[in-house]
Amino acid sequence: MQKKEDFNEWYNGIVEKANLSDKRYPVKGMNVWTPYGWRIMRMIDTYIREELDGTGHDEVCFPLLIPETEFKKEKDHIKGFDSEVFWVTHAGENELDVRLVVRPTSETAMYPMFSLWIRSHQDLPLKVYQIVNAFRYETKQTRAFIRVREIHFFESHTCHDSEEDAQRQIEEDVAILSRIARRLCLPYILSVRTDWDRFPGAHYTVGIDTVMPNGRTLQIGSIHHYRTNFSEPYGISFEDSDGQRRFVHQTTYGMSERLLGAVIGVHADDKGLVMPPDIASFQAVIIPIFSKNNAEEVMAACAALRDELAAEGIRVKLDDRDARPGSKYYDWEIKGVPLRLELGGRDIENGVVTFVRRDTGEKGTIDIASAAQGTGLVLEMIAESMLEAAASIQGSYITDIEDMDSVVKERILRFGWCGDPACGHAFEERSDMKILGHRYGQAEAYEGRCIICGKPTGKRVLAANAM
RNA sequence: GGGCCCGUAGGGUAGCUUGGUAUCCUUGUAGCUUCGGGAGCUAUUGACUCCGGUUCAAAUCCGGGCGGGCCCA
Repeated sequence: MQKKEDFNEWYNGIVEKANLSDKRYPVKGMNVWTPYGWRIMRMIDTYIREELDGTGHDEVCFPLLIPETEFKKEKDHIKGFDSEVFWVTHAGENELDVRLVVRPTSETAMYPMFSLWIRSHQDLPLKVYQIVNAFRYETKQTRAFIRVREIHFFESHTCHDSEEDAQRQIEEDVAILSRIARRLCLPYILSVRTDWDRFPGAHYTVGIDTVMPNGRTLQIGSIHHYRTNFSEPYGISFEDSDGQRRFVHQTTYGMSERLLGAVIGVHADDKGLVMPPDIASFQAVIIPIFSKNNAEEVMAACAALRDELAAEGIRVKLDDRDARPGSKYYDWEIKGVPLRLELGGRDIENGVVTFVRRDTGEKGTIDIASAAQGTGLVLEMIAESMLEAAASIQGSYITDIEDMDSVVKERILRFGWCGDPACGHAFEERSDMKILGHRYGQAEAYEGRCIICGKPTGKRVLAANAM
């Protein structure tokens, strides 16, 4: 299983061997979350909840089904999703008068309710989110966590009394992202999408991309500013302090199980998964090493070590299966446990525990007297170097080019663009790549020429092959 | 929407052309033995996607359903 040679095969192999998901469920693109995969996803969800709750969002849960009449109120939105929604057309024996859409996302489910909930500026800002599954009828090749038809995701939806306040929300979303991504040890690129690549109905869209080892980018989330594009058709208005009725400005923010797909793609290696310590369901695994007559002694020491680490909040597993140590090493390497702790007679004599880092393979010892502290320290080092390594790989993919002859595939290209859609489309067609957009939130001084028409421009964009 | 291919234990496969006892690896279970990088031995569980047809006899041939994959629009 070689990561560099065939990303697709490698990725599928990792998902299967680490047992993150069972793809044998008989509907294309709908996979079963197995215990190990679900534990990790729940861990990610925990951080998402922590972040959103901590920034004044309230968790809600809206119905899965949306009446066709509501779904069709915002015309760009419906156009964008029309070809990929599932419909409920029958109930029992009867055909439904009003067909129901299975949510591909929840704007059209939430907004009719928002219009009831919001009356005055005192109800604003309204900040809610939910962690649910959404359904999209993907026609392309599906892939575990990366392209699925049933998507586990979070979506936050906010309403504000002004465009500026909505913009502040987007800044907050970016800050939330930076904290979540740090836990996943994921580098990412924020870019403002082109007009033709905006979310259907959005005023503008910020795409969150990360680079996969095959040089293609994977969009792991997006943040949208809707202005009043939805609040007008859905009648979400409020009475301002001056007695005027105004439409709310809205934003949304969403990320999905693709976060897990990205963690696999970015960090896993030819031996299996490599889990970032913060989301590993086990951060450390203890392997007892027996020799002739010391089984009881070694096992007792292992159990004591486990209890000590667990008491310090480290998620630890004592592998007491009746198997050879070597085969346990392989098992936990596939599972991506960040830190392996070996404890045998020799270690006990020396008052240490032997550790092996999953990310680098580096071996060492931790003083048994301060085992919890030492373990915590090594875990921190692992997280740090995982993020550093990934960021440096991502950085190495960014390539500046001046003209179309220098276009290289499987890279992130950076070049000048005058902003004219005609030039943008021309670039995409001739390079067979996608313009990600210009960097969000980084005012960069750039003076160059449009790669297509050659006009001087101060705008620089990124382009890549998307997954 | 059009075309092509595929479906055999939990996973990976052989057998299908030319109809007759279903192969091998892995996994699971039990025991003995072993334990600092996938141990060994013994015993054992487990499958032809479904429905119909042809036939003395179907995993194999034919038709249809269901499921999966690929290509084109």
